Amino acid sequence: MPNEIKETNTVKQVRHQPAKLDDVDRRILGILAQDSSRSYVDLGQELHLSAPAVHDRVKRLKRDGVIKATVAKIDGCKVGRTLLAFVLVNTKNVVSTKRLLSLGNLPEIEEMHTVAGDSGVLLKVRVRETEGLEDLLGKLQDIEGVDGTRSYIVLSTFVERGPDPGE
Amino acid sequence: MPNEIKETNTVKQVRHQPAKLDDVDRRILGILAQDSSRSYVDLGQELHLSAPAVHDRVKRLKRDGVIKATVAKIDGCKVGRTLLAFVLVNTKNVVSTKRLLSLGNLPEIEEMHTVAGDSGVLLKVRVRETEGLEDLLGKLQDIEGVDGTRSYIVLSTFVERGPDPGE
DNA sequence: CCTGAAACGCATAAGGA
DNA sequence: TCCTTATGCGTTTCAGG
Repeated sequence: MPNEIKETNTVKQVRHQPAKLDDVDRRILGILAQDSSRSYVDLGQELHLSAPAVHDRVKRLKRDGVIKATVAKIDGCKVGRTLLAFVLVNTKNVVSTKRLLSLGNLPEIEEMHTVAGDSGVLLKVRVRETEGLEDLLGKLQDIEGVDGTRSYIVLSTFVERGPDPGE
Repeated sequence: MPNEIKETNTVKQVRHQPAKLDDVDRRILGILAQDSSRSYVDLGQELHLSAPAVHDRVKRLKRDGVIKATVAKIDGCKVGRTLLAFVLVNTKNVVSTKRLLSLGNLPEIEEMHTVAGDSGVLLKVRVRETEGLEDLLGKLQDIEGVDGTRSYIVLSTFVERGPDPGE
């Protein structure tokens, strides 16, 4: 049952305890964030460490949830989703926001966040054509309590990556 | 030289030729988009295929650019970036947009898109604290030709994934 | 937390239906 | 495009510092 909204899909913007990370950990994260197929031997050479040492660290980073998963990055255009857009959705109240969130399993929706400010929900959506966006906006506006939407069609993407481990 | 803006980092929103994909390809993409660490033996059992057959398909999907990379998903909070926000940046003209794009290598910036509509650029940023956002907004507004910014602070994230291979 | 050695399983190539 | 077979490498475990 993929793409189903479960409790665990929700990532509350609470202040998690940041994990204790040293410089080597952050370098590992920086490398794996770009390419998780690198071998431990390979990483070990770059970091002047043995393969098992790297493995231990990666294992710990996964166990602590710093690395949430390793995933394949798919080209939206190549799978037929040629149009990327961000949609701000105004909702009247919390109840209508909840109704909106139940649409999170739609395959067009890549990201769904509640945001502060007048608009209640921000969506990142990837659709087949402008028609697909029209359909989606229709679904959104059918929801009771949804005041209106504001769409930003993406022309070009210049950066698209995960969090920087920094420091 | 990580996080450096290169030609290849730019993903123009041109209509790529969608790759020819059958149902099995899409199922593979769907699985690997969630967990790329699954073994070919494992995938083969789920798809009723031999491991090398799966491997051949994955190899082709990578060669054709459908799978752009396999990466580790990092928890922003766990690495100390507790505040997620989207920033719409109004730019006067194309020249100021270009100046803005040169900031793409800042570690706080996860996504940078040019968008249609009155606002020129949309940013997804992940910072340490509100202070970090303030710093970033300062940098943006220092750019000549940047009219103003509008920020949407994320309260909760309900969906965050890649493109759905669909069909 | 690390190293080094050793065992196991998987990725990968080859060849054929 | 798929299968089976076979091999080498990487992952993973373990003992030890």
